[in-house]
Amino acid sequence: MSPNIDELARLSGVSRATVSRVINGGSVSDKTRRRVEHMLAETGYRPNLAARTLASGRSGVVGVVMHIDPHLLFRDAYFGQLLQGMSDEFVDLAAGMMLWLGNRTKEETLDNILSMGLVDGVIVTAHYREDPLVDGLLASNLPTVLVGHRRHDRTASYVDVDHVHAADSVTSHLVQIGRTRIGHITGMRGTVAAEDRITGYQRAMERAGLPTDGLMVDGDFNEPSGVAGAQVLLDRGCDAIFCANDATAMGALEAVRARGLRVPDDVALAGFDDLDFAARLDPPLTTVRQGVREQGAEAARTLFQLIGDQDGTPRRVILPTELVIRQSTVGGVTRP
Amino acid sequence: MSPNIDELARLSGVSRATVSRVINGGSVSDKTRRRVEHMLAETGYRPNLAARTLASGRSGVVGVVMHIDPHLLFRDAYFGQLLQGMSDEFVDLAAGMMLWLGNRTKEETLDNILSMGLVDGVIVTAHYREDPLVDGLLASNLPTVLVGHRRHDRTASYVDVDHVHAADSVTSHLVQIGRTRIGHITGMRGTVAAEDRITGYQRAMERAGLPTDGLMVDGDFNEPSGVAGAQVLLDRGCDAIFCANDATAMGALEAVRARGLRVPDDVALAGFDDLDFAARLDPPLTTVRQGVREQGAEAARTLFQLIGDQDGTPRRVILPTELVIRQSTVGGVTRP
DNA sequence: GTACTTTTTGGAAGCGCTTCCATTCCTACG
DNA sequence: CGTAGGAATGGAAGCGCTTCCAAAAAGTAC
Repeated sequence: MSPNIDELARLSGVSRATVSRVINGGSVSDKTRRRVEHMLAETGYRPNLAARTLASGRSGVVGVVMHIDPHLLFRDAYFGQLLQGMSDEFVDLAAGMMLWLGNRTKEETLDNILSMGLVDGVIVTAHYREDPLVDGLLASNLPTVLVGHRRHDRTASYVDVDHVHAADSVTSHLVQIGRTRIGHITGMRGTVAAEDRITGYQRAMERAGLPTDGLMVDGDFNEPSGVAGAQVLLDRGCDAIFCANDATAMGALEAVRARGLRVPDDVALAGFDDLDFAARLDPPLTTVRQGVREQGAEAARTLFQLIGDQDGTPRRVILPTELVIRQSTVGGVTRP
Repeated sequence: MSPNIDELARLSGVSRATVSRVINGGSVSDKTRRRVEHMLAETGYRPNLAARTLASGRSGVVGVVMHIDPHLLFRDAYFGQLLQGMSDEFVDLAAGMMLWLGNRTKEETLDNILSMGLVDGVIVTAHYREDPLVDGLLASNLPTVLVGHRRHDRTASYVDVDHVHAADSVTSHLVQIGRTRIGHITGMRGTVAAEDRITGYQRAMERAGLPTDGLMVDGDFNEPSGVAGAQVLLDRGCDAIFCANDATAMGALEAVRARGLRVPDDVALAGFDDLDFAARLDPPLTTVRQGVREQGAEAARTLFQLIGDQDGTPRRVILPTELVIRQSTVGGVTRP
């Protein structure tokens, strides 16, 4: 099918080594380079990836691992956007992307990835505090970037946001608008995001001198847990609920409505993520914007730096978040 | 790091060729096989993918191409589930999965895939009637399976459902429960699914002797288009709306509620897909179940058959759909 | 024009595996 | 017991590329 490098060398009247240098940016005289490049274009030559991987030890292919419960994985847009952010950036970086989802035990997935032995590095979602897959990847000498941040990964590279700070700022906002019984529907316990957002919530409440006893209900980042959680919190007389993410807030909104209560007059509602639908809820949802696509893109860039560096210095990136105030907390204000 | 095959041959006291036969299932005596397998386990040997790809011409890696507008891609769970179905099956088939999303022009994506030259075959979502990416893949000699079905792809392999039949059956159901002004909010025009569902709708309406003039509104498979479409159709006095998918139906439900109308008493509502949330809407949504995960898995299996076959006979698979009747059309009936 | 540097080029050795082909080893049969 | 025929094995030739090293060419300074 496609000609090989020897054929190209023959056609351009140079050696195979010179063709390789033209392709990979070695030092070649301008005249020769032009001649070879012309032939390259002429023939539509495509280097064989397997061969260059074998010879060079680098494949130009990276892995993305999202080992998440299948029922949670693409339920809201979070993981999809993360994936898109990475994919966009990898295309810019001229890298191929392999994907592993959570269809096996973490040990098997780990073994799959390592025995495939093809990828130059991986990005792995590290949402749980304990995760043998993440541990195994970090222990291998494969360049690895975490999306999410486990406090004990001292030597790991990661991209994350400051969940504590962000949760603190939403909660403080609820305090500022005069609410005093502010509940929290948590995310999936055991995940760093859930625990850190709890910490942020508690910190803000404590600073405001408000109680949190009985005002925290466990959720799982999904809509049904928002419905259930809100029912409990409404029974306990909450006048505001901070939900661990937007999907949960959507559920809570349903529950509040079902009781004939008004948002935000009777109950103020806030979420986390600022996914597309948050702005389109009725009323539009106050939430924390964490650029999910941007996190994906940043993880991709970080991975490439890691692969490029031979020293392997860990790189940590904390991306900014932004409190987005909408009518679910500040009803009177209509936007221009 | 990992030992290579020569090292293994040395350790097992056989030739490199024999080790290769043990790994790839050539004919080896039981005694030798046991000895080598023992050594394999002992050393945790992992064959180098690049080397075996180069030598054998097969990589064990397949591609998945979802070249979809980023705003539509993971907005509802459809593509995620499709991906999960494929991923699950590929893991069973011991294949790696590369993924290309729609971040470039279709021509660039096509070029990326072909110049990567790594994959043994690809699955590509073929939703649009015209698609240069699909055309290019089919024209290359890379084994290709379409998810979705374009009538003019006479020689292509694909996996799809019978959209016409399914849409006909939902519409007929709305007729049977006595509705006479049945509207349809279409999917994204230009996609096969949208056009075929329109055909099914029209066919059923015609058979029932009901008019469709002014009862069809263009949508795009997304919630907002459901809201907008329903507003138009309600103005035109519809007593039932068949929405091109569940997300659209969710939007329509919002619009109906916003007018203070009851579902299904005033307006019956039906969707298509049976995504997870359909059963959890209030009222639960009548829809067409097309096992999306199963479609993905079937596409994966079909691709493997195609790769295995040298003759390349096209394989076409039409998967069954099922009409799922819930309270959004038959309100009185409560399920046991 | 010569001697010395620097740049450019070609030759050749792998990278780690599969697979063809020839050889060796069995087994069974005449 | 000898031999044919089949199964098991080893040798060796690639697969298509990168990269080291040495040789050749082209500059540079005197």
